[in-house]
Amino acid sequence: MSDLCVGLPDSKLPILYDSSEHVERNKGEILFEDVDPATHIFNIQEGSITLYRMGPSGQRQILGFLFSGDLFGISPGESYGVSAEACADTKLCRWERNKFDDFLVLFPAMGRQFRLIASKSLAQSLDLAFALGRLNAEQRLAAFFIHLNERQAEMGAGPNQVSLPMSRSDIADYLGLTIETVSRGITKLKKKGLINLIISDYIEFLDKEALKELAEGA
Amino acid sequence: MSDLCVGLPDSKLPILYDSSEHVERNKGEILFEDVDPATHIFNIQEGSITLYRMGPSGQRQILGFLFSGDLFGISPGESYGVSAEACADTKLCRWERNKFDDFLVLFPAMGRQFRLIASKSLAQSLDLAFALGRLNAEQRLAAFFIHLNERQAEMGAGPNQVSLPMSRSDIADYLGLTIETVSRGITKLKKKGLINLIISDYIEFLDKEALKELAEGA
DNA sequence: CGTTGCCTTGAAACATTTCAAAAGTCGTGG
DNA sequence: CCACGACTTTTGAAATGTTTCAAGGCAACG
Repeated sequence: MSDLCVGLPDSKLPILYDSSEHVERNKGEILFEDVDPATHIFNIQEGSITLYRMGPSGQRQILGFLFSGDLFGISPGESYGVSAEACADTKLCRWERNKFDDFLVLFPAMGRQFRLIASKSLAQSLDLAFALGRLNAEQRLAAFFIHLNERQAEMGAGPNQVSLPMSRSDIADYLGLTIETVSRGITKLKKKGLINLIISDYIEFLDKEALKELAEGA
Repeated sequence: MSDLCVGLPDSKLPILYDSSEHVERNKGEILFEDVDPATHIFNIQEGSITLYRMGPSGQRQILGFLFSGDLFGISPGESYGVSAEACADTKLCRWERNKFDDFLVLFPAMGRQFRLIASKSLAQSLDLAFALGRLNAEQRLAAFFIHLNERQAEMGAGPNQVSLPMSRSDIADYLGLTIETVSRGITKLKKKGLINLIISDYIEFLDKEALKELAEGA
């Protein structure tokens, strides 16, 4: 159940587990919408989720791609404030907010762990804001690939590759671009010899250092 | 001491207070840099702070303007990850991370309150990401004015005005624009009859509803 | 009253978007 | 196994919004 239970005595795990509900969503199905009352905290067991917000003219901004182990549904208000959709067939578990809150009070180690996770979410969204505000298309793509690569490496993937399970349209909506600009950006990175596009959803890094520099905004 | 102590029994306040240190910074002085070890949690008593990140080519992205009562310094890693600078003469207090963590465990009400504050920070940075990713210059300005207006209204300001204590350069670096584009955007909003620029750092809303719609991305 | 710093305005350059079409991928059925 | 159609990705050319570079206006200050 993610990193949430690090440091939690094993004897308490069943309590946490018993109070959770299991939920499943197929690819493309919606888990909740931004205006829905924020009743639960979710944890991904398998699959992936996109968090996004829609503008009134149909602009979609994806605010995060989440994977196994990620926790979400954290909100300060009545509603979630973001929508969540399954980006692949996904298994989750969820807790009622109140119950979850009780756990955090009951098990201080879990409270600490929760703060760590929440601050990671914050750090990630600051990374995104920096990318959207101050990086050009090519740099945003580099940052995205490096970010995904690190996330996938944690899950056992190789150090010089990245797979893109999401569509160009999803990537575009995450990076604040259009699919055409994403496509052109990938082509540019290829022509510069930084990456190799094996197939449209699998990239090999040819010069990871240069990619990292680009990603920082060089 | 901000909203952090809501629900905390008065008898505990001195403990919290005693363990804090007071810090002052004059306008323009740096409080910490992104690479500094994240040793403290800060709370603003008076004044304002900008959180920002610098790119290697000198690009500055401001990630937040913070005011009295705001809490910051939350980070998942060893370092702060963002830099903090006084945007006006500012008085703060700070706690050592470890001690602060102890309080959160000791006083569950404070833990809850902290989670609320942390999730507000997250929500704000998601708002910023949406603005940077999917709004044009005019819309970003509208969103910024509405946001500041709400923040200032909480502190007792009128409902149809906003003061801009920060420079055009700060606004530009927050909205991912240049000062020229900010200036032109303000002019456009003026010409459309949505705002009135009384002086360069004080704006009156002439059509707040239209402004809000723009801010949402209409 | 001139200097300094910040804000505004103008014109050309640039990056990204928009619109349009071609190329590639995938599953289905002949 | 190839052919077909639907869908996604890539490429091209024109349009658009923002940036860059340059100059002018304005207020504060000595």
